[in-house]
Amino acid sequence: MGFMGNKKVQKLPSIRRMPTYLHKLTQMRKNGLDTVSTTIMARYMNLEPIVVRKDLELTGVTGQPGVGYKIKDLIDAIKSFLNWHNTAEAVLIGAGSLGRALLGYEGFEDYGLNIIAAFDADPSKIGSEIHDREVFDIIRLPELASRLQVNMGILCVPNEYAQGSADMMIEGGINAIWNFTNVSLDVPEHVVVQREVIASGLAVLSVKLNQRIMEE
Amino acid sequence: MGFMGNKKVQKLPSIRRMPTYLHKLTQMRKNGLDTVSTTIMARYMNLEPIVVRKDLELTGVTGQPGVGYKIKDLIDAIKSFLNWHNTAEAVLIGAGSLGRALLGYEGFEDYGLNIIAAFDADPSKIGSEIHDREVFDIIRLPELASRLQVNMGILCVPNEYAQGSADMMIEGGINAIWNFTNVSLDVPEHVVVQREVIASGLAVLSVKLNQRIMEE
DNA sequence: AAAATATAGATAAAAAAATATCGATACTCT
DNA sequence: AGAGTATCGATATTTTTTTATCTATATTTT
Ligand SMILES: NC(=O)c1ccc[n+]([C@@H]2O[C@H](COP(=O)([O-])OP(=O)(O)OC[C@H]3O[C@@H](n4cnc5c(N)ncnc54)[C@H](O)[C@@H]3O)[C@@H](O)[C@H]2O)c1
Ligand SMILES: NC(=O)c1ccc[n+]([C@@H]2O[C@H](COP(=O)([O-])OP(=O)(O)OC[C@H]3O[C@@H](n4cnc5c(N)ncnc54)[C@H](O)[C@@H]3O)[C@@H](O)[C@H]2O)c1
Repeated sequence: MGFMGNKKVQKLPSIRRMPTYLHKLTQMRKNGLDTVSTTIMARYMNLEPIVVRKDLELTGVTGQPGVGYKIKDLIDAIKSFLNWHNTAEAVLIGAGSLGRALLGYEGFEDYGLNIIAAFDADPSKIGSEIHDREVFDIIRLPELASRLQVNMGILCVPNEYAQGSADMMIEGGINAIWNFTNVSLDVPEHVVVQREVIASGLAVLSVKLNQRIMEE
Repeated sequence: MGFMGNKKVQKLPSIRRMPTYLHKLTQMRKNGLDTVSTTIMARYMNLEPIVVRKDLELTGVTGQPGVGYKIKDLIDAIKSFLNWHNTAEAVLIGAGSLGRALLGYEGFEDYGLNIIAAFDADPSKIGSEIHDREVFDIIRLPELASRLQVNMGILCVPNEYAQGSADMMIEGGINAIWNFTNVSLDVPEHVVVQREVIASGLAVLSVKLNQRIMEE
């Protein structure tokens, strides 16, 4: 029964690896390569080849026994699997230090994400431009989000304003929230949320380190 | 047989949830609460209570049937499970936009992480202070890391310098690398690496959104 | 041409994670 | 005091994920 926040997504670990495959494959294509084997991909990512094969199977692409996969096919298949063939437009809320970093991240281009505007509450930021994107007054979020037909919002405000900002996004018709705050948002059924908990990685690293030390 | 990068860590999903438990519990304690049930934690995190119970079991803490857990016990147990009772010191390499954000993140205090210095190659940054931490010349990394006895490094340099910087860290005795670049690092057996792929979250969000749309 | 090697795909097995069930304990409300 | 409800812990079950094995196909080497 439970409290049914977001519906469950399967193959999470595989999905999370897709961007790295995409990145490496894009690089390889730039270097003039045409085909690639799971062995090579696996070595690059410190995985077992069988893992890579299973992941790629998910995208529906098929390789050639004895040879490998066509890099171009893979890139297309992964993008289509992730729905990244059409660029998604997003707005960013909270142009603070994290928000600023995300606005300046060129990596997003490869991932079909285009941040078209930022919103903030700080008068000294409103009206300015950060990495070529205008910073609007947060009050205008519902109006502009709705007018621009954006459906993704990137949330980088201080924790105490997270829920309020999320509500405004939803009011403006946004239905996908990429949440970098420490708050578990309360949203209606039709809105999907992905929360990024940076400390999770630190937790994993700590445990790995401790384990390494223990066994020596 | 494979290429044995880092040894496998078990209960990854549980470990990743720990920091969020910790954060919420710390908040609750500040609000004067003494006990908590898995039902409450689960509702906060959009999980099933049974998931929370299993996660907490991992820390060795035991609750009281009919009542719940002592918040203080839980906090201690989680910190000890993650090895976060003793603050870990770390250096940050690459004081660019992401590095700057991480240097300014107060959340790390709660997670037992203390970034004691930054390193960069840009002469205009070297010698300056960012959020009270001095920025040193990258050339001094091996020497200083070794002298300061740091064993964690946070890597935020541009991709093309990632491997080189990692090598310098290792030369300075660092054996845990938190890697925010897009590069899969090549490191000796005794070094553990945790790579943070920000686009992974975006991939998950995209798939969630697509799934939600499909089923309507 | 034959042998050795590398590869994907299909299927099977093993391991891990998530979920369910149930009994015992404590609290709440009448 | 008793009924109803919430809770944890132990155990069992189900589902999902990871890993292995085996076969057919292509490439490379001899
Ligand atoms: N800095 C990091 O490295 C980091 C890492 C992980 C998570 N986070 C999380 O990201 C969030 C932001 O962190 P930060 O370090 O960038 O903080 P910050 O203080 O640098 O930036 C917050 C920004 O939000 C703006 N803001 C405040 N109230 C607002 C409102 N009501 N509407 C719109 N904008 C508003 C502020 O003016 C500021 O520009 C926090 O929840 C933090 O926990 C930060
Ligand atoms: N900006 C983001 O939001 C973001 C998100 C995810 C990942 N990343 C990754 O983080 C890394 C850094 O990104 P960024 O946006 O902060 O870039 P940036 O260009 O803002 O910062 C890079 C910093 O590294 C310094 N540097 C360059 N060469 C160096 C060297 N050899 N030794 C030490 N320092 C050196 C530069 O002077 C600069 O200060 C990249 O790999 C990027 O892909 C960034």
